[in-house]
Amino acid sequence: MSQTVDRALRILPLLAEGPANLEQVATRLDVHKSTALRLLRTLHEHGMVYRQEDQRYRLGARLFALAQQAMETLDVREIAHPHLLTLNEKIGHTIHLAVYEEGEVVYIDKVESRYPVRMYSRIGKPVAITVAAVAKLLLADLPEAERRSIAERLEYPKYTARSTPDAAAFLTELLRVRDQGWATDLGGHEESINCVGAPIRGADGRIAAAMSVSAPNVVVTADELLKLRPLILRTAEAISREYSGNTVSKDTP
Amino acid sequence: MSQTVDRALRILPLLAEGPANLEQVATRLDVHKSTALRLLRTLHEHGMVYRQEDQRYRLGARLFALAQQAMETLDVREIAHPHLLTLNEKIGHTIHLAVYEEGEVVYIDKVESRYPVRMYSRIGKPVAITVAAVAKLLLADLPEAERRSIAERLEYPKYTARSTPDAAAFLTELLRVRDQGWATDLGGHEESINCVGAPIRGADGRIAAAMSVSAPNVVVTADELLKLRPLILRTAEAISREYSGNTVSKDTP
DNA sequence: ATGCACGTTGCATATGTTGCAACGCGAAGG
DNA sequence: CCTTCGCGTTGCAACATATGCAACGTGCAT
Repeated sequence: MSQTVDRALRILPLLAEGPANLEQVATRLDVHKSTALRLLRTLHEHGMVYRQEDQRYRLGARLFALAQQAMETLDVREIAHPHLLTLNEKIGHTIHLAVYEEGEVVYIDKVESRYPVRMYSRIGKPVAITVAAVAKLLLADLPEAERRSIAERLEYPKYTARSTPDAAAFLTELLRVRDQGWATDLGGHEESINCVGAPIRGADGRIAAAMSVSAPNVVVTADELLKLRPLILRTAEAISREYSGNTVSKDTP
Repeated sequence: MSQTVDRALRILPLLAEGPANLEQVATRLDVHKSTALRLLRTLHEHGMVYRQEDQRYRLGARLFALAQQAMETLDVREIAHPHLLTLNEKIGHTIHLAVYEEGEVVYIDKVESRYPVRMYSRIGKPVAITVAAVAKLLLADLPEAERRSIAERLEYPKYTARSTPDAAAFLTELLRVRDQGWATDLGGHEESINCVGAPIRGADGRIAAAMSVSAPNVVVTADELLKLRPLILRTAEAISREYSGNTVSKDTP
């Protein structure tokens, strides 16, 4: 809608790939150098981009701070967090909380496993959308048309032999997940890691977020992990209940 | 420099405080509603803002993804990470990595403690700049004028009785840190938590990042933690050596 | 010294942005 | 049921502003 802002914003993902100099930015934006310079300067003033010693630009620290602050004001996250901690104290494994937003699924909270095993995931990181248990839950709840259109424009990377292979398989899986009310990822993202996920619903019954428990084979087998399902579902329901109370606004008593 | 982009960017911190509707945004920007609408639409198209069901706007998921991606391409972080993991395997405590950037200090990496104690900090979160060991190290290396000007415009919240009280005390502390080449935070941020930090230097000898080890009193006393200083300094030096090799560009062999 | 590669600046042009006023729409209230 | 209010949305004309150009700096290499 606004050409100038549009151009400025197109710079950000471009710099996210790695530092770039003025000319590279201008070329990729398809504008004159002087135009790119002025846009970068404005972004710089707001701390969105940073100019390193070699004069190249990269994304700035303000961006991190913004993302951080935004995450902390999310209602679901605040409500869910204590529940996730309690669950983690009981079972010890890694717990994730994720939301869906216009084509993307991102982790908004994570409680680390008490076992000395590291799992690569990070708050703010886009989820492996075709395989993650939380992603299946969140997408399964969308209207049919949207589900289909998303499924079709996704890519289906073969992380492992058990990754979702294509759109058809994905849509079938989503229907199954929708019916059973919970989801799994059994080695679909990383060979040795299994997850069990459960939905968190808002006052309108729609899925507002999803949580999952992940553990590597070396700690528990998939079967053992699945035994925790009732506990996980109960936690998700507890969060749903609390969240349904005050969905719309924080300050309604 | 560019009015339109400037206005659009001013919307972001405004929304970071919490959701707002069109009129509120327009008022706070001091522009006409229609102008605010067009800016918000453009931000929306880029996923920077999200419109929730009640029509109010809040920050969007793309912001998280961007911040995340940017962080992962930081050279220091990539180089330091394995060293931090090794150190963590030896001593078990929480380890942070932080950088300074135009007035802000942010954590760019964190390795969780192996002890079952949670510490509130998060990657991307702005550091408690007046007390944190990493912040002292990073600021201590700035030219005198800049150090002074920053110190003077900072606020000095009294997190605890041992927090840095004012600009004068802070500047003195910075000089001390600069001389000794390492820093501590002994209960200055949270009563029961102590930290020891060490600088990571680039090829030019300037401090490019800082790392710290944090542990609560219940796990180790401050004295015991300080005994780890040589080990921490050695780790920081190892990272510095490796980082000095390829500061400027990733692809110089 | 000379050339090259890039960043930077001033300026005239026209393009894109702005504020206005009017419209739409749902909620609240008589 | 109609009116009023609050808020988001749209089309348009006026003008501010972003744009590309060409020329100028500056550092680096030859």
